[in-house]
Amino acid sequence: MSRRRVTLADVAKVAGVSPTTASLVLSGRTRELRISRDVEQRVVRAAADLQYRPNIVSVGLRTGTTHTIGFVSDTVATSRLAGDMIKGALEAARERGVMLFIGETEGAADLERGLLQAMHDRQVDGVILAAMYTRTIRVPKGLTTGPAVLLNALPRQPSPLPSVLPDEIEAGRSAARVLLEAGHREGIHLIGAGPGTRNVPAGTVAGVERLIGIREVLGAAGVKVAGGRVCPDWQPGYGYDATRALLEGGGRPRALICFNDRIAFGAYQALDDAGLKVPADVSVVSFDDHPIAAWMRPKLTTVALPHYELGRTAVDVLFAEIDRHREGAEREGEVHRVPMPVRYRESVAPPAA
Amino acid sequence: MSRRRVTLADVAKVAGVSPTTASLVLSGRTRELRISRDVEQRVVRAAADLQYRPNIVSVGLRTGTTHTIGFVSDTVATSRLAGDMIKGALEAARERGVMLFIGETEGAADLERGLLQAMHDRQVDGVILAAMYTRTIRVPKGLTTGPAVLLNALPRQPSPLPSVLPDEIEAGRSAARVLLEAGHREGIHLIGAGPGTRNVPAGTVAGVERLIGIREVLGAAGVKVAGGRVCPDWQPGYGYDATRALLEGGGRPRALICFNDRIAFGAYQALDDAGLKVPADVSVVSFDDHPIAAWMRPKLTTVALPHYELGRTAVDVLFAEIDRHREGAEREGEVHRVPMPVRYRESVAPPAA
DNA sequence: AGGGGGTGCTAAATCGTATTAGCGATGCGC
DNA sequence: GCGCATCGCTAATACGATTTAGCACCCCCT
Repeated sequence: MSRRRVTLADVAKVAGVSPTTASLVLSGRTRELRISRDVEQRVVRAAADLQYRPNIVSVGLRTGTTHTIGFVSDTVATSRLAGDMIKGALEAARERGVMLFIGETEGAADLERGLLQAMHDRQVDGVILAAMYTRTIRVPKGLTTGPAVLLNALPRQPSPLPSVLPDEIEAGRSAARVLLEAGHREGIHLIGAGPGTRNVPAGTVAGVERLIGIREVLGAAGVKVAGGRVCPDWQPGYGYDATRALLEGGGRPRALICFNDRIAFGAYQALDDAGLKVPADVSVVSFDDHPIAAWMRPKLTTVALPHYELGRTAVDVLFAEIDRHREGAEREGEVHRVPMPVRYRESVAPPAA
Repeated sequence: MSRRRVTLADVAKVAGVSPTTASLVLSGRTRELRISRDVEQRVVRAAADLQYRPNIVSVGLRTGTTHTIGFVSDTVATSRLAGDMIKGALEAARERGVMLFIGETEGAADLERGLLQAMHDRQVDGVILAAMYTRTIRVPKGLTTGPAVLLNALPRQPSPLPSVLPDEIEAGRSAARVLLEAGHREGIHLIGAGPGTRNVPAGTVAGVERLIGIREVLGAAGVKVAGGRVCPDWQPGYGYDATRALLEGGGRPRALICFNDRIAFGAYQALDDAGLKVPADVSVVSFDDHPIAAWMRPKLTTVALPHYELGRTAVDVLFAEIDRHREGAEREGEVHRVPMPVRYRESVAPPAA
């Protein structure tokens, strides 16, 4: 059934030249190595006629480069966000004619080791090690041997690996500015983390960075944070509980900064229970731009995690690393911050007079 | 920096044997080919000491099998569902020591062709061609050459390829049974498709199959469908509109079968606007088990798309295909149906007296 | 006519493994 | 003491490309 693949030797035979010549022509080294116009055309013609495609496995064995990179993440399934990140990486990879191996570690160190091994065995040109929620990670040994990039993660110990992260501090600033620009100066409550930069759920880096940005802008404007509540996990249920507790505690919030959209989803429910309208009574701004943000009523104004761009950027940075590696240059371990854009929707309004 | 990979030749040298012998021992053909116990142990020892791992690229070139399969889908990013499907495939692949290439076509035929080519160039052992929403597809030429499986998709023309699909008809039956068992016999409305099996959005197979199952069970119980409304796209906004139209049209529904959870999300909003309580006034049952189903209040009872299992099953079926292919056996093109389990939650109650 | 130099192509080695065919040594029978 | 079978291992080749080194030819000059 499967007729044999056409090889370089076939092309050479049809063109009436040696495999060497065929290889030279097809890898575009014809000028450099003085191949006659006639022969060049014969080879190109034969390759086209036979629909020749180089066997990448063979090229990989000979040259060591497989036009393949590995994408290892702790989980691919958690959310659409992960998918967008992969999508960005996929498209950037495609533009460079490179394929992507995907692997999932579920946070298990042995699985991670196995996957990195398996990729190394397949001679990937480089590896992207991704976390689906921004956090610090221990860089596995062996990753520093070849080109690699950390995505949505920071090395726990100093490392020569570059990393790509969302610009969470600037995102915090953006969220604060959204409220300031709407005229809010009091009754601004934080749901999910805060009020102090130590009041964050364990292990989150987004939490503290967003807080830093928020406090910086609010502080500079002379505005005080009215209160903050930590949620142990950033899920709707906790957002509901925290908001309800705030309202029952006699808090009279005019604006909520929720630390992500799922928390905001819960907050909406609690505000609704209390008969408060968004945004007339309470403005809400949030982070992530989860798909649900556009479904909520009123639609949620939120600072988007640029997952797609993160994926793309990781591939770009990885290729820079690969070049650098080839040239034997020093590695610098710089961190790349990807901007988080504000999605202006319907949940923010000026405070009622 | 990167010290050279340790090769079979290195192992052979350390063990003091020829590469041939080392290869024989390490591929477990030692009994069959009369290698002495002593030599066997020396080789195994050397391999362990040197941490030898076979170079899969080389093996691929020599034997033609790369322990790699391709997963090509129309989109990876749309939803968590896609992620779960990939996760299932990933885990099943890992259990077999196989890596996964991921590719995304965005529905473009030329991208699809390019991706399949790129995978073929890398000598994948087989390909899974997946659609993120169940539908019929044109099977690309060249896919029938090697082992391949259709996932969440049916071939538009007859094809020897096997396919893996959720059991949507049985899911329809399940949804109907959930309402019957709660005691509903009238005022059952369909949102998203129906009432007739021709009233479905274009191109959907899930729509007609769910309808068939629903009508079969309801019909067998002597229960009439009170009404149905097609949504052009199964998004919250349309679900809201359809439900609102139903209520304003004087419909007095006792139960809603929504054709997916996003429609149900919109329906909740419309019911809420009308002052109707779920499930006291109106029961709601739906399909998909989107993450949002567990966040809604009351939590949504829904028939789950088994994305994870679909992914796993696809890999299993693909490996069966690969074996069959190796043995040169006939292909049958059978379709595998994966059960859709009901997630019982809080949105269904007996009808008010 | 013979040497030098440029031109246009090819032979052969290589990457790391799998596999076929076969080689040398030993033991046995007669 | 010779032939033959068996045992235990290895040489050589193949997979499909890339790349280094070099060969054959022609032209020109003296």
